[in-house]
Formats: sequence, C-alpha cells, structure tokens
Amino acid sequence: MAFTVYNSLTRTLEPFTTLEPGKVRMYNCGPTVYGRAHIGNMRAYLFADTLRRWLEYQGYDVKQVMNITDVGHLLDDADEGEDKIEAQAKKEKRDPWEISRGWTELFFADLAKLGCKPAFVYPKASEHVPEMLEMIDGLIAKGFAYQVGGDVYFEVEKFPAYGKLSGNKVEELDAGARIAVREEKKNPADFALWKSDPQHLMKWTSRFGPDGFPGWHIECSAMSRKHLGEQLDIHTGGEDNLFPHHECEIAQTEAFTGRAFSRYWMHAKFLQVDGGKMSKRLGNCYSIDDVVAKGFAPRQLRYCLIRGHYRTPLNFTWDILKESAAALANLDDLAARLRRMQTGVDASASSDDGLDDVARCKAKFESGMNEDLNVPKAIAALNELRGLALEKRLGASAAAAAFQFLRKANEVLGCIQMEEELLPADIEQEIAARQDARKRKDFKESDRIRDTLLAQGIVLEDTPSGVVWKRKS
RNA sequence: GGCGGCAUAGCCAAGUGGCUAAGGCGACGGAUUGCAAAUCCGUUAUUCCCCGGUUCAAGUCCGGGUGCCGCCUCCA
Repeated sequence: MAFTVYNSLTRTLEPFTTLEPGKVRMYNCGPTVYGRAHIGNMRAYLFADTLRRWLEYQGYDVKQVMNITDVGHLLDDADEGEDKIEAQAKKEKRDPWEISRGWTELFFADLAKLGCKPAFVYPKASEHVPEMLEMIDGLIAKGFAYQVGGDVYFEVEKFPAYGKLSGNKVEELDAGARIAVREEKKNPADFALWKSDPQHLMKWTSRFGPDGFPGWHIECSAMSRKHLGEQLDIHTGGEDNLFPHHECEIAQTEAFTGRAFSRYWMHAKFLQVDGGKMSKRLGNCYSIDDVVAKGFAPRQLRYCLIRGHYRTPLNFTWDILKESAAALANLDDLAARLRRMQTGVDASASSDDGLDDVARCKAKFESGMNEDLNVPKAIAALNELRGLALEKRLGASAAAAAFQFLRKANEVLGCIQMEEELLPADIEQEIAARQDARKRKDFKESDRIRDTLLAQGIVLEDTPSGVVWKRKS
C-alpha cells in the first residue's frame, strides 16, 4: 500500500512520489523568533516531525529544512517599518539580534524536549540576504517585479497562476481589509520583496539603498532554493500560511525559476484550546514550560498533540492532556509487557502463537500512516496489539516480533517509553523487603513500603508471576 | 463580502456508499486480590448538528440551514 497525502495545491489525496527515487526534499515553515513558541505552534512542528519520521520509516532519505525567521516581519503596515523583533527590542531596550538569538535557542530547546528530530539545517533569514537580493534582481530583470524608490514589489498581474494554492482571486481579495493600501503599488495585491526605511534597526545595504530589509515572503523562496534546489517534494506549514505566505512563495519562486516549485503542499490545522482559539487575553497560549509546571512530561504533550489527524482541528484542555497521558501510559505498559513476554513470562505456550495477529496489527498501523498520516488509526492498531498481549495470546517469539514492531512504530510516534528503566538499588531492596513482609503476612509493613514507594512515583503491581513496578504517570 | 475546513457516545477520536458505527479515556456492575494496583467479564451511540434530496442502500454523495475554526498582507 502506497503512501497517500492530501495536497493543498490540488485539494485531493494523491499517491506520494518523489522527484528523485528514494529522496525527499522537504521544507517546513518555521518560527518567527520574537517570543516563546506555544503549544499551537508546536502542533505544526510536530506534524512536520511526524511526516519526516514516517517518510524515514518507509526508507526515504529525507532532507528536512526548517527556516528561522529573524528579520523583517512587520507588525502591521500602520506601524510602517517596525517589525516584531524590533518592537520587542524597543520594549525590552535590548539589541534585536540578541533577542532573536535568545528565542531561537529556546525554540531549539523546546523542539528537543518534544523529541523532534533535528532538521538537516535551520537556515536563518538574516544570513541569507544576498540570496534574497539575487532573486529580487532576477525577478526585476524578468519583469515580474518593479522598483519604487527604495522599495521593490512583486507584480501579481504578471503571474497569472497567483491564487492557485489558496483559491483566492486577485479581484476578490478584500484589499485594505486589515491594512491601508499603499499608494505606490500598481495593484493592491502586489507584495513587497524589499523595503527601505532609515528607522529600521535590522537593515542591509543593497543597490536599492543603504537602509533596506527583505520583504515578507522572499526568505523562504531564497532559502529553500539554496538548501534544497529549485524544486521541492514537500512544503509544509500551518493552515494560516496558505495565504498569503505560500501563495507568494509560489509566485516568486516559479516566476524566478520557470519551474514548478513544490510537488506537495501540506498544512496543519490549528490547535484549539478550551474549544476555541487560543488567545493571550484568555491566558491559554500555553508553552511547554506551562505544561511541565502542571506536572506533565513533554512526551505526554507530544502524544497529546499528535494523537489527532493533522488536518482536523484538535482540541486541548488540561483534562484532555490528562486523558492522553493515561492512554500513553498504556502503550508504555504494552512495551513493558512485551519485553517480559518475549522471555516467556505470561506468554502463550507455543512460541509462534499470535504471529499472524502481530503482522495484522503492523499492517493496520502502516496502512493508517499511509492514509495521509492517520495517526489515530495507527494508534488504534497498537491498542489492538495490547489486547493480544493482555489476553496472553502471544508466544515468546511473537512477543519478540511485536516488541520489534512497537520499537519501529515508536520511531514514528516518538513518545512511548520503550526501554526498561533500572531502579536504584535501595528501591530494589525496599521491594524485596515488602515481599518478605507479605510472606510473613505483615501487611501493615508491606503496605507501608508500598505507600512510601508510591510517594516516590513507583507503582507496584502484584501479579501471579511476580511483582511488577512502573512509574506513576 | 470572497476563499477554505470542521460537526460521530460523558470526554477525546477513526470511519475510503453496503457485514453487528474502529480505538482510547472515563463511569457503572461483577470476578480476582490480605487490601490495593493491574487484569478479566459485562454495561455505556437503534444512530452520526438540523431539514430536504439522490440511491435498492448515506455518518459517508448533493442542496439548504445552524454552530465552531482558519485565511483575505504575515499569527503554526
């Protein structure tokens, strides 16, 4: 069964094929580093990470590039010339470069906590200005862009395919709905490639003047071209990127190269919190730190954010996070059970018992992931596997096969506790002491030890085949 | 105003026109246990937001409502 993805460009499910056999060139729209990423941002990056992991599971060599936007995003045009990073800089009275550097570090730390695999490269916009200027020059030379004073605009009318991604028509865009239309543009829909403003803090000298900075979309066109070439296999982002950002990227790149830009465009839906959109006013723009402060592990958040299908709105509440943690704990338990069963403990008599069932679960997991990353279906397959283990229907070698499969599945999900944790010797002794007490029927003492360990986060289970411990989730 | 998405049990969440509507969490009853925990058995959607329509057959397709979400110059 082949991998099928929903392509925002064609609005259909399409079989996935690559430009070059076995290789995937993927560009993920990354963060603007002017503040702390919240869990909604993380959903989009976890989607990209899951996609990358699923491609790797299938044997593809994935070259993943995620940009870091550390220049030139305007707050709004009413506040001409001030971008988010600069606004923050003025507020904190700090150097804007220092600010973006700090948030970039924190962003990487957040990704690492959530178990995201590092991209091949995280290009910074600030380090690719010459590449952007090269494209801008090219676009002017080819007649797709025009200069007005120190500003350069892309002329949307010259690129008839503008709107093919978002479905918007230039005539129907509500020009000026949110910002004042700039008089100097030929068409209100034209967008800036380069702007000049002496007041700007982060600026570069170019042939358009000494005080320039790049426009809003050109960085992704320039950086994807530099690091992945003129044509990509996959380009991802949040649903909000669809228009105008990705629409403009397509226009710039395709006008410049004369070739189709990305074969597949994939967009993650927004995360909702408390059934609605997150807002600073409601105070529910949570960061990973907020989640950790409530006593949850980052991998529990990871599970919570990947558990739904990426193209469906996903809701987040603290109760839902708690539910997810409980569901994940069962998968941890499955790993522990399979580890024991493969040595014959609680296993079915015949070693090959259940081998077919394991294969069936694996096939279901894979077919789920192949259906445009249907993670809920894939997780359901793992729960079916758990059912088999609980019913003791797996023999030792079937359990070994199941464990191996679960390990592989977790290469994709990235949140199950697969490895056995070693307990400190003193806790081992406590457990042994409790067993002694139980033999003596000194239940007062045995319960005391159990409660003491529970307070340390160790849960004990007395099974017919011995004591099993696990961490309290 | 234009473009797009979503609506399935107490809570999450699959469902690719056709066997009894996945799976998880939670809850309740019973078994098991020294007590727990874990586990097992059973119960928890006669029905998929509402109204029409197409079809032998619709959660699934079409039309119209209602509600929520996103975009329309940069917020994932």
